[in-house]
Amino acid sequence: MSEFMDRCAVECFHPETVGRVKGNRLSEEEVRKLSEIFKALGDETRIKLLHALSQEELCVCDLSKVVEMSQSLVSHQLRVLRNLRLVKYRKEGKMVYYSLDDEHIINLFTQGLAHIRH
Amino acid sequence: MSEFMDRCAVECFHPETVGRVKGNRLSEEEVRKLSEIFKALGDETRIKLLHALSQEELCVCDLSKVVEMSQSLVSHQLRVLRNLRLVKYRKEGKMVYYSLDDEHIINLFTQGLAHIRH
DNA sequence: CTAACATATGAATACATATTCATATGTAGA
DNA sequence: TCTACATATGAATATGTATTCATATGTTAG
Repeated sequence: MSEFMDRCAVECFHPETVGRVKGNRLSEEEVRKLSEIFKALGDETRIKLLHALSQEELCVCDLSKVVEMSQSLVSHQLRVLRNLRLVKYRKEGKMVYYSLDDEHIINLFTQGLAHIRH
Repeated sequence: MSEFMDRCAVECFHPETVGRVKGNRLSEEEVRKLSEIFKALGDETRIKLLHALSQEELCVCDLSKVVEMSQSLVSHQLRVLRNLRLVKYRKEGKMVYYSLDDEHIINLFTQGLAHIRH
């Protein structure tokens, strides 16, 4: 309603359609969280990290070798994934092993791949 | 190999593990396209647009009312979605009706929602 | 304790991108 | 033709963020 209702007033506007679709809209919270998750997946480095972890648990050092990026960058990006609870970790001596925290991620990958392969 | 192999040399490095995981890695093309798709979904405005279109075909004017954002912004974001073949359009007189181009998107939403709802 | 190693993090930088504003394009009707 | 309307788009701006570098934290071994 309100400020976006005062344009395009006569011909195009379909009040019932707009009302119907608005009635089914996601909550602001859902929109925020969804975009947060997808934003985390929308980066090549994080895609590579998550895909590697989808195969097996890995320490930071091995992860940085798999994705061929610096340890610093890998640590930074792992923090992003940690904050979103996409990965979890386990300490063993001075090493830290990361793994997926939520196997839903694998399904998102599968769907994404299905899309890009037409 | 090469530049990321010269650190962390003795204790942590697990050559078989790294080799095994690297063997299964996605191609650069797949990584690029996957991140592109997820990047497109990683924005609140585009999430709202796609969710609205997942319900029914809508013209730009009605879309801008549903998501309560300016027509200009909606057009800009629709172009992003168009370029990625996430939406398609149909002209009817001076109006343009948009709809989802690939129903896989709905599955991505479903998986994403499953994630954020624990 | 000290030294070496694995990881984390703060600061700086460079680049991307969401949004707004103004304006252009295209269409229908008078 | 001219006017009104629906949509698209270029430019400008402001904000976000990926990456690098230097350094800090924490752990194990000696």
